[in-house]
Amino acid sequence: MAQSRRRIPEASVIRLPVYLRILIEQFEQQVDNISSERLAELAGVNAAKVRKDLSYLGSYGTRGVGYEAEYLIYQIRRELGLTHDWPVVIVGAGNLGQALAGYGGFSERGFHVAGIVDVDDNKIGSVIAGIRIRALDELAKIVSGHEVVIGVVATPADAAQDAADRLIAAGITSILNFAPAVLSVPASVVVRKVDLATELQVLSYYEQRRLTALHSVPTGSTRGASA
Amino acid sequence: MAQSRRRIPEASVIRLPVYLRILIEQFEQQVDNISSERLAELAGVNAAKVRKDLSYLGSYGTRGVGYEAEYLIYQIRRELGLTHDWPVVIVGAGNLGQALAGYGGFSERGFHVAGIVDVDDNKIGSVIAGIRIRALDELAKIVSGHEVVIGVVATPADAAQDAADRLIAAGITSILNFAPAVLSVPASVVVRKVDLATELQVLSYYEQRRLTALHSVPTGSTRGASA
DNA sequence: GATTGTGAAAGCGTTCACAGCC
DNA sequence: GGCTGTGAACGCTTTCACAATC
Repeated sequence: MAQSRRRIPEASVIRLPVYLRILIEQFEQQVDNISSERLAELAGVNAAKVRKDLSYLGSYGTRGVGYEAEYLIYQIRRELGLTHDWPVVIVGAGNLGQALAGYGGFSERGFHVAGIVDVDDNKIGSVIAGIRIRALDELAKIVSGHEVVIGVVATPADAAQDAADRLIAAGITSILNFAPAVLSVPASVVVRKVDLATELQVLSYYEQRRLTALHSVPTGSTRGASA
Repeated sequence: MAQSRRRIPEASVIRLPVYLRILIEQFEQQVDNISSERLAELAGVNAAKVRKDLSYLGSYGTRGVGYEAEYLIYQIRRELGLTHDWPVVIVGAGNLGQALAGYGGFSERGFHVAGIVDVDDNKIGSVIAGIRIRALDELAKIVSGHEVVIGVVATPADAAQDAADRLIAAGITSILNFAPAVLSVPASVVVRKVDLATELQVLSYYEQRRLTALHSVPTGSTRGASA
């Protein structure tokens, strides 16, 4: 009965892109129908979780049969807002910003880089993956010109808050933050953080425990751990 | 009373690196003592959470006063296993692998790149950020030679499982996976996943909702959202 | 017979609120 | 008086288990 306009719990939202990727892969391999059991196996989670997650979208499975891959792909895409391409703008054309600008995985999955800006005059004008690095001042122009709502912060930590402030002033409402800094933003702006060093530090914790510990490691499954 | 050898809940482990970074920053700015209230403000979380998280390390605060920054830095470092530098090996020298190899944030926070390998003969031999790209075959040699236990998968999705298998065969026990693929690994290996496109897709969901929705966005705080 | 969809139970993580200590 | 440390309450997430349906 869970109808589509109901809010989906955040924990489920995070898994939907995983299911989507797997379903697309399976569909490309001529798999038309898939059970929660099989999808769970491929996603490295348990089948009840898959069913509950998918039930938030609506009742799109068939009892005794499973889920039709193509239809489910469409429904997940619709729910995630992936029926159209989203332009994103990147602030910071260092190592990471440039890698993100050139990262094929974005365009493959519904995003394209509308622009990348940097403060450094030496970088401005260079072209990476067909995109010219522009001045920080041009940010507002790029955002309004392409109707961008998602911004990526790929600056050093000490420039991150300023980058966020400028993005928000330009009209951005969602931010993906790669800088190792906590951003202070209005409640209406959604921020997600990806901190590469933090991820390694978490692994370091478990390695550290392994050395001292009598207890075993926390991830019980034989499949890949979550993130 | 929570003594240091007790297992720390994963949710807390993930926040410790954030506290650590803030404490280091504050200490560098001559702040010797910090309250849970202030630390919470800087970390974008609530003060009770900070106190509970820190209580898993032991009782290192002083009632009526707060936490001594320097001592707490030491305790968090010790708990996270950051009292020494960790070598990491990167598989995949594409856009992302190269950016990671050159990323200053790693060395700043306790990690150094012991090696980077790729299958592509055209890439092998090139030097990025002072590190020479080596052949995939040399992986085992690098891992045993430098006693590496942490591996980074920065390959395309279809090469990720093979990369993981090779890392594990070489003796790696922790993997940071940037490929958009679920890795199948033995239960003794810890995997953390960073999926860049997934993060954008989650933002897309909230933007999508904003358009249709009557309800407001989920992250209530005026500070940066979690990740 | 197989598999979904979902209430109910169990398990975690967060927040409250206050006793305990400086 | 101020701030930590933590039991208890609350809320969210996962898992179980089975009725409903094909």
